[in-house]
Order: sequence, then C-alpha cells, then structure tokens
Amino acid sequence: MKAITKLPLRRTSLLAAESSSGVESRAMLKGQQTKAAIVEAAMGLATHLGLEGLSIGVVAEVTQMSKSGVFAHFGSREELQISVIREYFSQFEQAVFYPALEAKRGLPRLRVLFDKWMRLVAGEVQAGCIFISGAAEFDDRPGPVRDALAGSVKTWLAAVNRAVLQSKEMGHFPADSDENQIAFELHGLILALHYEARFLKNASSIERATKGFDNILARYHIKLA
Amino acid sequence: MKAITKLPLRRTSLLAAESSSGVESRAMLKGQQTKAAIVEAAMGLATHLGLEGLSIGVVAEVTQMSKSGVFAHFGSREELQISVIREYFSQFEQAVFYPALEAKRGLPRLRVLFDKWMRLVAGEVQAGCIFISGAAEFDDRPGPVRDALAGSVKTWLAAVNRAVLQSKEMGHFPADSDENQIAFELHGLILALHYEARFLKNASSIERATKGFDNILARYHIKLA
DNA sequence: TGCAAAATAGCACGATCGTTCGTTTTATTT
DNA sequence: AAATAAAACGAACGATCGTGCTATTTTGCA
Repeated sequence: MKAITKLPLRRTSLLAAESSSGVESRAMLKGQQTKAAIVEAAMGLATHLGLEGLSIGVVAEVTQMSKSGVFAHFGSREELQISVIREYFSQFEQAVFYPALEAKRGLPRLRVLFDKWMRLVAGEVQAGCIFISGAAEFDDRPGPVRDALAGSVKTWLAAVNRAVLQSKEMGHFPADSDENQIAFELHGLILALHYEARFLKNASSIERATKGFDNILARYHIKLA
Repeated sequence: MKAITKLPLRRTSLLAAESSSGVESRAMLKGQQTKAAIVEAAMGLATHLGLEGLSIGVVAEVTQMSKSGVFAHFGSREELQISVIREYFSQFEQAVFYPALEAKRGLPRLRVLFDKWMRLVAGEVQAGCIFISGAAEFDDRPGPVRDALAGSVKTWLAAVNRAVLQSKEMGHFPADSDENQIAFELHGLILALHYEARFLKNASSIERATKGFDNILARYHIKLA
C-alpha cells in the first residue's frame, strides 16, 4: 500500500495509519502501562489458547487484577482481542520485517524474510502464530475481530509479495515469473511448517521448509548461496 | 501402516482397526441412528465453529433434543468431539481417498488425490476442514481429542506419502527425489489454499494451488497432462 | 497538602457451559 | 399384553462467561 524502505530504516512501519502513536512521546500514564501489561499477558495466553480461548477472567488472574479492572481498559472482550492482534502485529514486524529491511533489497532480503518468518512460526520460543490459528477461528465469523486480523494478515502478505516483486525487478527472478504465485507457495511452506512442527511435533519441518524455498529458487536456475 | 489397495477396492479403509463396524450388519437400533444423526449435526457445526466451539447445548438445539438426551449418547463432550473426528475422517476417505483409488497407481492417482483434496478443503460445499482448524486448536492442548485428531491426520498424510512414493516407484518421479519433501510441499499448497480461500476469501486460490502442483512436476521435467 | 480525575475493585446480573440424577417415555423382547 | 431394557427428558448443580453498576483507592497536578 505504502512505500516502505524509505530513509529512516527503523521507523518504517507496514501500517499505513500510525494507529495510536504520537502520544508515546509524553510520559506514559499509569493506566496506559498497565494496559500494555494486560495486552502483553493476553497475547501470551492467546498464542496458546487462541483468540477465542481468551477470557477476561483468566487475563485478570494472570495479571493479578480484578475482572472489572481489566475490563475497564477495553470496554469489551472484542476490543481486548483486537488489541492483542495489534500487539502481535507489532512484534511480528519487529521480529521478521525489520530484520529483513537490513538485508539488501531483492533475493537477500527475501531470504532473511523467509528465514525469520520460519523461526517465528515454528516457535523457537514456544508459541503459536496468531495469524494462523486466528484464521482458522475466524474464517466463518464476521465482525471487527476478523476484520482486524484479516487486515494485519493482508498487510503482511502484501509485504511478502513486494519482497518477491523486488527480487524480480532486480533480476533475481526471471521477468516472466509470477510473484503472486511465488508468494503463495512461500506462504504454503510456512503453513506446512507451522502445522507439522507445532501440531505433529515433527522436528525436521524447518529443514523441509528451507528445502522448499531452495526448490523454488532452483526451478529458476538460481544458484544457492 | 497397512497395505491398502487390496482386492475389493471400495472396502479398503485407511484405518488399521475396523473401529466399531461389524455391528452394522444387524438392524440399527433406535439409539444408534439418533446417535448417528447427532454426530452428523455436530460435525456440521464443528466445520463452522471448530471442535472447541462445539457445545452440547447447541447440538441439542439443532437436533431438537434435550441436552441430557444428547449427552447420554457420549458421556462427555470430549467423546462427542472424538465421534465427530471419526465421522469426518470417514467422509474424508469417501470424498478424497476412495476416488483416488480408482485412478491408475502412480502419478494419475496422485493427481486425483490432490484434486479431490483441494476441492474438499476449498469448500465447494461451504465448510472448513476439521483437520486444519483442529490442528490450530489442539496444537497446545494434550488429551484424547488431540490424540484422535493427530491419529487421523497422520493416517491421511501417510497415505499421501505412499501415493508419492508409488509415483516414484513407477518412474514418474526420479529415483533420487525425496517423497517426504514432495508430500510436505503438497501439504503446504493445500494449507495455503485453505487459508487464502476460506479466510481471505481469495477466489483464485484453487488455480494457485494447481499451478503449485504443476510447478513441482515441472522441476522433475514431467510433461503436464 | 489537598482535590479532581483516573484507575481499580467489588458485587451482582443473566446466560451458557458440562455434568449429574431421578423420572418418564419409548422400544424391544418375552 | 405384560415385562424389561433402552432412550430421552426435565430440573438442578456449580462454574465460568461478558458486562453493568457503584464504591474505593490511587494517581497526577495545582
């Protein structure tokens, strides 16, 4: 949607709107930092129980607060879920997108992108990917939570697409290759990795996904690094 | 695990144990047929709300029974969930596995397998795949439901593996190709299809997955049918 | 230090959850 | 048709759910 990779590398967000920032410069009020702590805890729960498994009661328990105390910060469970999604997106950016920006545009960046993505999703820190588990939970359930989730996911997938396109533009992929198809197949490798590593507890999935990436390159006769 | 594709084509099940069949020959008792109706209804709900979204209350509502009436057939919610998984597996076999058995062993069969699998998962009949949504729900939740689900999934993925291996044995894939890697990538294509078709409502996903299949063949220089 | 505002707690509500139990209705067999 | 077993119901349980309301505590500022 928006031009990324502009000058100040660290500041470029995937998000078009800057969301609720700008207030960050002022000293954080007490309320905001406990709210942040709540969201953090809720996200930890959501990566294990799913967004639908999130309940205000257990979040209150974990944060050592009263249910109503937690509730007051969000006004509804849905708003809590949405806050979790936003926080997850932000950490996802931090762990995957920004590191990729440091690599040279084109195939090197795509490589880092895929690699970081793999490691996040396979859960080197034991935690499921909300973008994946949430998709299964909300594919049939319209509403603001679904919208927030789909928005984040689409933003991310668009960034992946862009990285592939750039690789093509720089001649790393042939001009007649289809960047959408390549992005689709990369997404598939990530999903298979998530499925087999997290659900089936198959340890060799990372190697399989890596090999899958190489196989895509190989069909364009790209010599492996 | 067990030799499939033995003589009576229609009778070959993916399951090693014949589960609770054998009683089928006798006239179905009243209880068993309402139980079957309950499971059917519950499966319909589970494909939309997920296995965790399944509640005895709404199943009772849908089947026009009392909660306790439904409950009595299973003894626990978990047992109901497991029954749903078994029923889904059976219908999965019917829709994907058996049709593939009718095609010639090797690549033709693998093609049919993948094609039927795609159509089921993309939801030409609007319904999510329990094997996929359930994996996200139970990747962190041990117990009998997870075990039943993982068992079904592994059985199915083993059948896919076998189909790829047979293709290799018949010379359709080169002898040095890795059937596990190919099966992994096929699984990824299915998962990407499910994700993008059902969650992102992307209509062109079937073509993408099909193209992905062809791309795998193409790297072994297999001429497309 | 005092005061207004913000943050948190306490309590209760209606609903729904899975499950238990005793009773009543329906099916099957004698 | 009577006797027996199976199936379904109805009501209630303790828990937990999200969400209001009203107090109480804590915070930030004058």
